[in-house]
Amino acid sequence: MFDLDINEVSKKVGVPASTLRFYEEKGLIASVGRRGLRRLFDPDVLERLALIALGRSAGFTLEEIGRVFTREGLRQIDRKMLASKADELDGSIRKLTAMRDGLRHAAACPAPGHMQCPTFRRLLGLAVLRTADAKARARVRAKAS
Amino acid sequence: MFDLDINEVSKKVGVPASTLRFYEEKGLIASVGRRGLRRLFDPDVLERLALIALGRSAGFTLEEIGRVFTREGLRQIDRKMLASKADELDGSIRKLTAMRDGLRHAAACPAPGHMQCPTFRRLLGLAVLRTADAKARARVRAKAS
DNA sequence: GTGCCACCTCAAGTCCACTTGAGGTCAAGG
DNA sequence: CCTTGACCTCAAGTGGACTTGAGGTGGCAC
Repeated sequence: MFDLDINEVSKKVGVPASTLRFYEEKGLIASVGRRGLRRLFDPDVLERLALIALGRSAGFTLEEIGRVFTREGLRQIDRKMLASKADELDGSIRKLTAMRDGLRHAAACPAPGHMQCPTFRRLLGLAVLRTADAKARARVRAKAS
Repeated sequence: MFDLDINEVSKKVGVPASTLRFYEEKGLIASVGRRGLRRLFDPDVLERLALIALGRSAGFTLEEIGRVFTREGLRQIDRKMLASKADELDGSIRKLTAMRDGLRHAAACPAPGHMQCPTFRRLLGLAVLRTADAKARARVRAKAS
């Protein structure tokens, strides 16, 4: 009787119940039974949800997560895919780092127009560069709660 | 007569004309006139589009970009906002770095179940951590062309 | 036993950043 | 002059990840 109902899971992981139902529907998690109507989950689901959060935060779609992540961790089927995802992340990290530095600089720089600032223009160059290659497009969505 | 028509801009920055029209509609860029029906842009728009690309790649919504980025660079009105965006980016960078390391490890690690691997569990810990704080939620979308 | 309320299902709606499609227009080339 | 083709407008559609709403049900407290 150590199973958790949907509300307990929801509270523990900070994910709305509607999302848990949605994930179940998508086959990303599975409930082990019901108490009345109420879904019951094995505590393992917490770890699995952490894995899902991790995958999401790294830019995997739910569909990819379903394909690549198993309850034992990462499926080994496609090492090349894992490696190339890692390479993509390297690109994202570089851009984010540049952007972060640019923002910090902009917050401190007293110059009236950043377009005249060499630091800022270097930053811009980076963006143009990767717009040009257009290979691995990456978007980051970051929002404050 | 050094203005560029929409097609020239589109080719130079690798952004579809439809997107340029969309950006104009949103007030992110402005055309300086027409040749017939055809929009004409000041070459400055290239720099501006680079700035937009940069902002997007750092997780700003178009709406935020409109508010924060001017044609002279970054609006100075809200340094706190810039700094806090930078902090958010720090968080994203940390997670992405963890994920990248995790993926690289997974691609190489011969263990059958990653849940038993300390390296992988450490990675997971990171994800759980930020699920727990739930303050600065960040999503990264990365797709190969 | 009976009422409440949190859960259930299923369909539809929302948000963001675009893209697509239908129907129209105009500068340039033949 | 007339065709052509690239651009135009405006409305609607797309995809991903959920959320919301209407209407239903069952365990638990009283």
